[in-house]
Amino acid sequence: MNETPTRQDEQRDGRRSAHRDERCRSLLLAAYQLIAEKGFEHLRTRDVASRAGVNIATLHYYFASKEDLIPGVVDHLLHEFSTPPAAHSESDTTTPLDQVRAMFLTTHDRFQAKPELFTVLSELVLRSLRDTSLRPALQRLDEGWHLYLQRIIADGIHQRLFRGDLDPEDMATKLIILIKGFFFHQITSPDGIDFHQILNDVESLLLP
Amino acid sequence: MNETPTRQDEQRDGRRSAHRDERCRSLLLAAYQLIAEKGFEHLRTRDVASRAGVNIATLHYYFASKEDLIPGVVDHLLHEFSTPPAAHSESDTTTPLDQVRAMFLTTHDRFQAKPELFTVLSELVLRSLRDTSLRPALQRLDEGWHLYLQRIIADGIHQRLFRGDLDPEDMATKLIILIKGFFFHQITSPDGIDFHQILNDVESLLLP
Amino acid sequence: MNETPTRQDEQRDGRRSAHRDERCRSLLLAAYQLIAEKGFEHLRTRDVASRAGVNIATLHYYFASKEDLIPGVVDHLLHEFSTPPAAHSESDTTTPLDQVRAMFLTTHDRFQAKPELFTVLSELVLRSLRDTSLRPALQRLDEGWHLYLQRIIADGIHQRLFRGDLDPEDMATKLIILIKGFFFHQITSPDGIDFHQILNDVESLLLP
Amino acid sequence: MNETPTRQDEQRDGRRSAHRDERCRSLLLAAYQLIAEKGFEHLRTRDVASRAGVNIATLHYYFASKEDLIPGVVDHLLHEFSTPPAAHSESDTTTPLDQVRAMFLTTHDRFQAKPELFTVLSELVLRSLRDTSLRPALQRLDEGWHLYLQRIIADGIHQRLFRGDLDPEDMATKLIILIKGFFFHQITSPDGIDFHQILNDVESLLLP
DNA sequence: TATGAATGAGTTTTCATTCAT
DNA sequence: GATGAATGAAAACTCATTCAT
Repeated sequence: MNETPTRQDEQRDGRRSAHRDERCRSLLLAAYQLIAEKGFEHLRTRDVASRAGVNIATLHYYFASKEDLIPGVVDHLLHEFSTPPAAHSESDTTTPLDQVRAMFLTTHDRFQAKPELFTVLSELVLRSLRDTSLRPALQRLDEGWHLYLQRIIADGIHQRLFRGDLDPEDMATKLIILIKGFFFHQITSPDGIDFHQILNDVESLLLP
Repeated sequence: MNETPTRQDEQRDGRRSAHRDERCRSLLLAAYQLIAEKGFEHLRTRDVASRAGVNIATLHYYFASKEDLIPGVVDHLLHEFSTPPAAHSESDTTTPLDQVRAMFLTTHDRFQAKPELFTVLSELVLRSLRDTSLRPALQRLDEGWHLYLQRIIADGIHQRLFRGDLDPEDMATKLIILIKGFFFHQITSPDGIDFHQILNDVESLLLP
Repeated sequence: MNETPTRQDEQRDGRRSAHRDERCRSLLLAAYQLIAEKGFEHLRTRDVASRAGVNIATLHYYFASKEDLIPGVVDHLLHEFSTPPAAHSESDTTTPLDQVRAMFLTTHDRFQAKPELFTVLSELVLRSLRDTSLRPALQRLDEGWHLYLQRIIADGIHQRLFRGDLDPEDMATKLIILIKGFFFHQITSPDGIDFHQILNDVESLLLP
Repeated sequence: MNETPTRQDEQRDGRRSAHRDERCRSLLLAAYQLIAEKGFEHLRTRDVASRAGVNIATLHYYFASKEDLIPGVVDHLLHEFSTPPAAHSESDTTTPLDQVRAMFLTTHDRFQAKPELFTVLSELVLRSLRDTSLRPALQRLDEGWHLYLQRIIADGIHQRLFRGDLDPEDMATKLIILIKGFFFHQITSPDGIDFHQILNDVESLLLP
């Protein structure tokens, strides 16, 4: 009869979609954790459902297929990466060099606190070799990171703190490569090197 | 009756084990290729067998289980890495800097020629997070590489071509990290940077 | 307090049951259409509900189970068959032969206009082989049809238009068999024969 | 070593493919029977496998999917129809009228002896409305039947036993329609009419 | 040695049905 | 009345592994 939604309807709809969101989130979180623990190879919908505390059919109520979980997992990962642990303040008061340092240290902290972030990311990167649908999101992640560093480096050059002959774009890429290499190398050879030694080299590359 | 093997027995045994070796190799090669193409996630014993041109039961005649294929695949990978394409001669006549350069370029060539080498290696590295039995082999690979670079760097320092304050061990690790980072970064952002630019930075780190 | 229904109650009840009837009808229509389109084999309650524009739970509010939809579908079908398209007037002014002809042509028209009528009927006939509860309704349909033809034929005999040695009952059955055969044959061999040729034979059987 | 198959190989291959054929046949027979008993609607691979006395995985060893069983079932049906019960001799000594009669009676006998033949055929006919891949086989069945009758009728005309103004093609179609109609009508109204009465009308249509 | 056949134990997915709101 | 959410039971299909030959 009355098709205009009342406030009650809205409230209920809100509660409903909130509930839906929460369920989806808990399922995606479960999937995310299981990928971290066992890899894509051993990811099972059953396990995802039971870790989220729901029936396997409930999983399929929210996600049409196992494959449909993946974009959500990527989103979860991106969201996790976009909300860093409030540490090593990168506030405006610091110098660009401090900001680069802070970025390195923050990343390192995050790796210590949530290593699964890197495990899942690596799984996704490898998967992106075959599943091209993953690439845009992973590239966006790289680009955001790259842009952030690029700006800091440009600032540093502008403030005459960094070498004048640096190309901010290239340098940002090099820093990213260093960090990626460090963490990937950690997996097989965790006793190789200290992160702070890497930082020293970075400084020697940035400073005149 | 006579338990000491005759020459005929030996010959036959030799032929037999040669045949066995060949079968194993072709199965492992098939597994290796399929891991490169589809990842561990989609590796199927049936596919391995059929690519090797044998029945699935034959696979199990040589390898008790799917899991038993993995060490062989690792061996294959290590063997592939130990036989580089004869290019960018790293002969004794060259300087340590040339040798470092040659190593970088050789690695790059190999990546161009056989990208699956890196794909499978990455798969194994990720897998080693859960399957500790993989670690020794992967660490041996790292160590061999590390040792090789370490010696070159020590030579360079000794010859006063490289900076005197370098720690050969640390520097070797840094170079490895750079290379690993470069190739891992390539997967998601292939348009980022040229490999030769990395080499420049390496030189600026090595040279006084 | 007062258990005798007031006029208001009646009105409301009327409105209620009207609404209920409409909901049921739309659900049954949806089921009917889906059976026509996909057969019983692929009939899904979810599809029925969504085609009727209601939630799957609403379907179960009106029909306890999927199976409970079937009698309603049968009713719908019978109702459709009982309200022919006003064409090929079979009014009293015409002769019995014209009436037979009109029946044939009307059926043919209906088949052209609503082929799903025959599809669903065939599905139900086949189903009645296992589900005996369907038989009475389908037999009633046959009987009504049979009775109708029987009367026309008896009239024709009485009016000395048809052969005197005809048994109206048998002849009616034969006509029904002809029509059923024609339409069933159409499914696999639609290019076989023209409906009007059948009519000629019918006439040669009926007329002296 | 020796790739030319020996007699032993051939023998073994023969035995093997014989075994495979038998398994396939028993699975298809089971599917055929279950379709007759429960219809496509309730056909379950589990039931097929267990009736054939094998594991469900064995079914999938021989047939990739449930759907892949259907062509085999159709073949089985066609084969059954092509091997009639040796009765009502339609030998060359008889007249075309006798041959038509024999065909009717043979069909009737077969319906009595193996009603599932008609049930499965009907299921397939209905299914062919949506699954066009079934049509060719069903049309071939019709065509074979049609051709057979057409020849008899042409013979009858030629021998001046049948009416001269008959079109053998049309008449054959009419006979098929009559038979199909009779059996389809039987399902809902088995007490309607005797098959022999149909034969009488057929004769009155054929004879001058 | 090699293989076709077979299978147990899973794996994802489906679906009719129920229930709290 | 109506619905979103949830689920048990079962569906089709998969896969590593075994076994007789």
